[in-house]
Amino acid sequence: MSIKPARTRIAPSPTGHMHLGTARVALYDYLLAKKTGGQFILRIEDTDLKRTVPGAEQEIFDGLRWLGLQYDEGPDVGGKFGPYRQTERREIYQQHAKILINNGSAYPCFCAPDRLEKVKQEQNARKENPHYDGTCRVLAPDEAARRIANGEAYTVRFKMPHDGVTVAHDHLRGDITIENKQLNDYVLLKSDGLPTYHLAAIVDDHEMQITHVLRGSEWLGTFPLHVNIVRAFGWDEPIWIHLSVFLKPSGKGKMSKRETAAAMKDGYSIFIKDMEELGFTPEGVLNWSALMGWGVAEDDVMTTAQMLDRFSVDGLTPSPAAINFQRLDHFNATHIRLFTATDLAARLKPYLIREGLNVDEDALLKIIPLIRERLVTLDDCIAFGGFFFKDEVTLAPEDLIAKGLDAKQSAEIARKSYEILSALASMDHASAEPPMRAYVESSGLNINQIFGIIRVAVTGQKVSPPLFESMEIIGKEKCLQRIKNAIGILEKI
RNA sequence: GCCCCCAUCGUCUAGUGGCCCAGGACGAAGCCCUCUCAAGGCUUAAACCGGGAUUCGAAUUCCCGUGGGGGCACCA
Repeated sequence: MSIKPARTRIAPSPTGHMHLGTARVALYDYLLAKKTGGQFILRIEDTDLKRTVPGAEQEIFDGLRWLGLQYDEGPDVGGKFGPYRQTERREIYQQHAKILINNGSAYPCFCAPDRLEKVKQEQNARKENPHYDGTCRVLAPDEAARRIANGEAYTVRFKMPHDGVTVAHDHLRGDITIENKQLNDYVLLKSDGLPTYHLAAIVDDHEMQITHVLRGSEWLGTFPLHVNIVRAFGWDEPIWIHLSVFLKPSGKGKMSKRETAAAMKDGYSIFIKDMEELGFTPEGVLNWSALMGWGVAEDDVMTTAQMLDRFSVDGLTPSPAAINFQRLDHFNATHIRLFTATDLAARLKPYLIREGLNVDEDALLKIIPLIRERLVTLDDCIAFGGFFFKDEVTLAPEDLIAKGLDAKQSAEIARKSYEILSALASMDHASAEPPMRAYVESSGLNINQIFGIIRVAVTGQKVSPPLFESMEIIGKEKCLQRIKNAIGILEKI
């Protein structure tokens, strides 16, 4: 079976932060293109000047690169189908609007916005569905031409058939049939000369030879319109694939500002730019979002290469998916365990530096095996390994007192441990652990009581990587110094 | 209000008429391992929205409800 190379595109608007939904569609686009030996394209849909926000475009570039979804063509990489920013393609859309006017599929409309608003209100009052009333649809072509020549402001509207139905075919959902009278004479070209999405996307997808259009299900409503526009041009349709939207964790409705803020409070985000800062990996984020809307039978932990191997648009699902951040944790943690030690060390380093720690590369490499399976996010390395890079640890005195014992008894344990450990030639764990275990045996105390005191003394925390392996890396001198310090604290209680 | 889409464990999903008293994963519970915390191993609970129809046989096809989602801009 031969597969034709697919050309896919992600076409975000630079109107806000790049979010998870965009990342997921981009992933599927990327997988489909790469799997078939085709191209993945980035196109910026910036035709709404009022909503464009500075920096949003750069955030998209950065987000896609961070995810590893490098596009073959785009505003900042070029390509032979450019420009890839819609505001730079204004003339192309105007020419195409003209084609539609000339072949009777569209018409200039001179209606002023305030009149349109009034019409809409009247229709609402009569409980009719809001729609353009068709005033300019019946204008004689020569009169329209005259008014344009006179410099009157106008838009171009699509001449939607009044009768019959439109059948549009979605690859996942099959035929979608809608009565044409439900559709409006939508504006294709705005009075500022820029196109609306409806014209711009259709023209660009054709001009850029896009074979598969993957987009959100919010486009399903105007899908038949888009199909009609393609047909009015006499073009072949791409394969249409409408993915469903993400729902908020409760499953009730899509992510709102409130939900987004709530997620942030829990250390999660739906904005790609936040992911790195929160300690998530591209691998984890990709794997997680891939599986919301794509079913794989088993073994769902996948690298991008493995996803590439298994991906098929036929495996995509049309039903809405609730965001589940616990799964993000799972995939992120799992991928962290898959990284090589040197790779992981390199990824951890920035977080340690961000914390103001002096990172010793050799030590970092040595602690990787100790902390790796404890990390859910990359920045967890601070909690599990920050003490390796500090000269002194600060600790809560009460943590030094073992359960069931008092300060005096705890101090005694610390002194005895100091004695045992200071007698050692080296602090390697193979040498340190047996005598300490022997001490536990002879003391009649609980192992947790004794090791717990030393753990807090040496690491400054009640939870840490394995004690003796940690002490080996910290080194004898520093360990003894910290225990001595702990004894001092205990004696003062 | 009108239109469109969707519907399997709490969540993401497998399942394309018999292999399903429905499989996997996250999460939950229990046990094992264990110096804390993890990781790992084993085990358990947990679903085909309801009703009709087609069929020898339906989670799987069709219809009707119900529920959920999306849309109805000179926004995308």
